[in-house]
Amino acid sequence: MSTIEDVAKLAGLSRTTVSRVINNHPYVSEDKRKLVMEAMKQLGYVPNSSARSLRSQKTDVVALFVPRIMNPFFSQLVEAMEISAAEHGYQLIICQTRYSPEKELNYMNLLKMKQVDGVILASIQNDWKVLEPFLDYGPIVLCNEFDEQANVPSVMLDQVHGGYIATKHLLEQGHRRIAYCRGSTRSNVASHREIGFRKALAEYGIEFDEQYAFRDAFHSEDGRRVFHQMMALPTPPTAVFTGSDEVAAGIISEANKHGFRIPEQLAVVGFDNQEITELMEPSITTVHQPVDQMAKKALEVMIEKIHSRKYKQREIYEFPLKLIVRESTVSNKLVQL
Amino acid sequence: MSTIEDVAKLAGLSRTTVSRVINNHPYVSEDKRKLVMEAMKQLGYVPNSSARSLRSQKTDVVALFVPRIMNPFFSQLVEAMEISAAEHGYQLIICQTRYSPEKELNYMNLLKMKQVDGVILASIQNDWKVLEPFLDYGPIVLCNEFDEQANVPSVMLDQVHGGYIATKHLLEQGHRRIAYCRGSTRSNVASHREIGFRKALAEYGIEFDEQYAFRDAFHSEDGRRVFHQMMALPTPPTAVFTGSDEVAAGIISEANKHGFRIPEQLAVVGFDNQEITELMEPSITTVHQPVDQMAKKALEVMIEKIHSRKYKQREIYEFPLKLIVRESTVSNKLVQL
DNA sequence: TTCAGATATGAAAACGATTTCAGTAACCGG
DNA sequence: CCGGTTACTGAAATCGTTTTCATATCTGAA
Repeated sequence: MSTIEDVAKLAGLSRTTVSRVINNHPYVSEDKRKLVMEAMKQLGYVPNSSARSLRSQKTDVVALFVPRIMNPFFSQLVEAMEISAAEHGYQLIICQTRYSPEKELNYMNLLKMKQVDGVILASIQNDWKVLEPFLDYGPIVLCNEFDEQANVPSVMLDQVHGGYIATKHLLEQGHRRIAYCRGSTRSNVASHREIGFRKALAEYGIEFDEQYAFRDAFHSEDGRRVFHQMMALPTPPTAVFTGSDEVAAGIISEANKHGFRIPEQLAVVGFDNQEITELMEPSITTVHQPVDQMAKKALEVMIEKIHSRKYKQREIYEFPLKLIVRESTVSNKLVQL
Repeated sequence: MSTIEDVAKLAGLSRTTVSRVINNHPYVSEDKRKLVMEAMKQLGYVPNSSARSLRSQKTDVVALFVPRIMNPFFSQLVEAMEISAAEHGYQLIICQTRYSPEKELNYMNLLKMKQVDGVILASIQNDWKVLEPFLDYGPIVLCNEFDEQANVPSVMLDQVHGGYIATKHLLEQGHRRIAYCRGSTRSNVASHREIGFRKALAEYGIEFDEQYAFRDAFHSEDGRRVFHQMMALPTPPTAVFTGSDEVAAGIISEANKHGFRIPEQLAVVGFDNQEITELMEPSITTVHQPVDQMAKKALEVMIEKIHSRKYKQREIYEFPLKLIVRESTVSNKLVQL
């Protein structure tokens, strides 16, 4: 394992000059540069990254916090983020909080230890007051999250609008008894969607009915359960808004199994536009989220913060959501038209 | 940002003693230990990780190579690996090769730069001869991969058996014209499955028929295409083996759309036992892979290698696959029994 | 009583780079 | 031809730890 010293010796130059070549500093003559390059190649030299980090106080690594990776929404986020990171010469460390405030807090130490240059939170488990002190050690950027109190950049999607357009679509189809499904994390993504949901209802003069609200629906299994809960009601809903395609798929799968016709007997909208929406029978109306764009932007904002060293400033970057109409809300023939 | 020096001063001791406390070394008296702990807490001290890495020549970080994260199989692998890593006090850096040998080779430098203690390859894009030299800089462990030439540990699943049991199941259902779908990466996962597929066929005295082989099926869209290709054949197959649940889902979705009955007109087996297998109508017969176990084992083997510093030794750890029969190969009534 | 080992602590070297500072040579305008 | 940039190079300080080496005290067995 050769060091910069070895390279310097072989090239007959000083460490300083070698370092200059490595870092593309000006004021190195072309012939010396050649010498150094040659020596580096001959030794198969690569700079030791710990030494660089220690001296230059940067690691070119950022940490991405997600609750869990298996959730397709976060898979996509991680995938896009890693690609952007690689393009900018950064590495990505993955931190799964698994919805645990303790785990989150623990991972936060990566910033204090200077193991990463910054932290991107795609999930928040602690009160902002708990996280804020870490800003003394490096930048924090929120991605797909938002906190009233947080004085940091936030790259997010217009979830209020998302809830609104999905619900409005159901209303326009003539539905008046619309159930509402969400997972209830402490994230305000779901809350924002609920605001949009209520707004659409209000426009049609409909009251939010708590008996139609299910706030513990995360996975497809929950969808199956909710389906039965809904159908057991005195007056079942004729449509259901869900916070994820998986839940929507669970509802539809269970409905299929019991001979219910979708959308005739129950219209369903999902959220995320995951692959499954096109595979299910019927295909699922959903809300497309520009996850890739958001991830890319979040990383770019992070890099900007790392360089500018001004962390405690609120900035909002918002991307629009788009309704994608498929068969689960509109009967086949109409979709064809 | 306080350093170990600050802690030492505040505690009225030397850096050495503070370091001993941090690293749980023996020979520190209880009262001094208390002093140090107190000083650390008071200063909110956390050791600088670059400095530690530089001196101790270890980073407690491992890199995980996957082609892409969105693929649910790899999502699950990453998720499980991150959990195991965290349990052992390691961080995980994600490297998406996107099936590119250049990207893979580039990420390999993480080992040379000593930015990671080891590399777990869940995907191989280069010839082993190209990767082998990196063993001089740290351990490489194969996970879900295998290479004849590779003199390193390999944690894998019995793919030959997987291909065999899935195919045998179809044969037992009476099928004789069985199509074969796979994605053709240079990985030998698919090749091993094909060996199992052929073995089962051979046991029934059936020849592998190239007209029924589709080696370019990765995603659900490919499944849709393959469905039409199969059905356009002079004598279409009555069953199809696929290398992934997504492809199986694509085939089934397209079949549904065109009024084909599954499994009566075409039986379908998938691979991976992903969530979608239970959501599709009909549900999909598939092969369950113990991904979590494999990931955990791979990480443990990696840690063992890091400590033992003996990298160039071949070891095989194999986990069994299990057939899960659902509706896509057996008509509804039979499954109920 | 003695001396070998165990216990406890600190000074200084080492890890491998980047950065600061200083110095020399070449160039250029007045 | 002189003074001041600009171009180029290297010695030494520095980043924040861990590790090595040295030293001192204490313990218990011979």
